[in-house]
Amino acid sequence: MTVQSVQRALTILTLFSHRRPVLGISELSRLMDLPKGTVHGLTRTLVDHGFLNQDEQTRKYRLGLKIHELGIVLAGTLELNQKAAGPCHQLSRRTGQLSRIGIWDGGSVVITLNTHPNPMPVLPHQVGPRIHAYCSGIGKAILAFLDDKTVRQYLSRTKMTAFTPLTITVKKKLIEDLKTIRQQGYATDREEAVQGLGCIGAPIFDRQGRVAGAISLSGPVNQILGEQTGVLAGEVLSTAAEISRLLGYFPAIMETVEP
Amino acid sequence: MTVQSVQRALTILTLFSHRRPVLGISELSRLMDLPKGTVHGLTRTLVDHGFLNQDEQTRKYRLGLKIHELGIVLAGTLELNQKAAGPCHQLSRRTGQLSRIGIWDGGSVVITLNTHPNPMPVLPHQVGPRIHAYCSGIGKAILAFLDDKTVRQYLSRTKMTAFTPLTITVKKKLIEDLKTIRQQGYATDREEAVQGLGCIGAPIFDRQGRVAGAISLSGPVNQILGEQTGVLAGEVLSTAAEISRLLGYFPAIMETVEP
DNA sequence: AAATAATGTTCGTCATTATCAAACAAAAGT
DNA sequence: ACTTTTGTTTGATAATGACGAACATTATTT
Repeated sequence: MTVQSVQRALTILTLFSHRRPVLGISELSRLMDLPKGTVHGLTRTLVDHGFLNQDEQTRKYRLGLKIHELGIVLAGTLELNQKAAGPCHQLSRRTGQLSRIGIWDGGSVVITLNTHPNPMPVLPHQVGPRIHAYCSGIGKAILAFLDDKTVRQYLSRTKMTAFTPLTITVKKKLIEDLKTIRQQGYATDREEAVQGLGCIGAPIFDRQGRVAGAISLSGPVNQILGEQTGVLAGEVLSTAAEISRLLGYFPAIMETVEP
Repeated sequence: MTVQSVQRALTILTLFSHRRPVLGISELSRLMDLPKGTVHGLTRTLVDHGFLNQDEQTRKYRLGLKIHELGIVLAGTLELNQKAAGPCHQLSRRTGQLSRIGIWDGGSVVITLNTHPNPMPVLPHQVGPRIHAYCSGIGKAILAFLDDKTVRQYLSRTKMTAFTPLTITVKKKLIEDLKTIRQQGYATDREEAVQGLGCIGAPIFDRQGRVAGAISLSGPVNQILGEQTGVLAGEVLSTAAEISRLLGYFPAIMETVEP
């Protein structure tokens, strides 16, 4: 049903990470518990297609540029990303804070856009490209507006570990939080993932009225979740609404036509 | 030697493009001239690992977010990209033009960074993420400083087709151009790839003194290749030098120690 | 300098494994 | 209502990819 060698090849790719950018055959063969010969055949094929690069000197492997190409294709393809880019930039420029777009993908959130007002050379991916839903503004904004079935699945499958003293680790607490988020329309994250980091997140809806993702504004807690919260939340919400509109979502029409 | 099923799976991935973001089983099976059942097994495996996403409604496939993740890992990994980000941003802000970073990869150039001064939401990838070396400022800047063997290989394997009336299509002409580039230290591209587009490119060297890639500044021809060319070229060259220095390249040391 | 260890790579055999073609259900188009 | 096209399943066949040992190189240690 599922092809073994392909499975193994893809696993090899996923073994490369920010922390382990370069790997050798022996290391891979150890990690995957497979004979070196087998791994060699797979890496060879991956190299042939540009998914891996082999250093001519060290003979070790790192991710190939083909992946970069595909990543570009994907990013340009993702409708949300395309439509959100402009508003997201404007939001971060108006507020002077980091604004991000995240997409729900099978139990966690993938950050697909990252804009900072003062051209910061290398954005510190503080929480990495894939982040937990239960402890982020983006994640909670999505969870709150996701269908019940998916949320229940998520809750049953997810282990909520604490990253800071303020991380929510009790499911009941989280469910309450989601209710509040639904009422006020936006989510807040007060140092739940990273110490000192505050965040406001709002959901983005697609043509069918389903959550497509979320947008967030984050920065130092006192700058985000203080007196200005009301203003900032308004900014985030209107930006989210604008993006939803670009995606073809018109709540007024939905409400009057649907029932 | 090279694994067939993996080869096929990777080919499937590369069939997705900006112009063809979503594909179905039948379409794939036609494109690859393989039975539908075979293709199904492969896509299934790709979906399982997040490299493809299957739309629950249409049952068709598009690239999966795993690729985005790997792309991030790769981008963060590429030393050049990391080091170049800051200087590249500054260059584009100072000059008000588009600045890009490209890396040589087996016969062509992959654009890994793209910075435009006025926060343009979606950068028009005018020449695509992978561009020809012989008709771009970045590409020629790299070629000019690449080792002879590689250049000869490139010349023999590459068909130079014209994109504009000014595209260089004769190898001898190109070789002359490369000599000029070596002398003045930077490359120019006057509407060789895109009508109306001018470009200045300068090479970037790594620790070992080899070309790691190049940086370019591009915009309307008259704004790039006119009276200001001297000033702009200076800017590009100093930026390139700065990045090379960040990569650990110190020409003074190289020259005195090497021979 | 010698010896050892660890690396990436090659090879031939065996049976596991993935391919194939045909048939299936479901949906889209006519 | 019919035809065509879609994605999916199946089961038999043999081609294919996995294996493990031996190879040549390079690092590391003695």
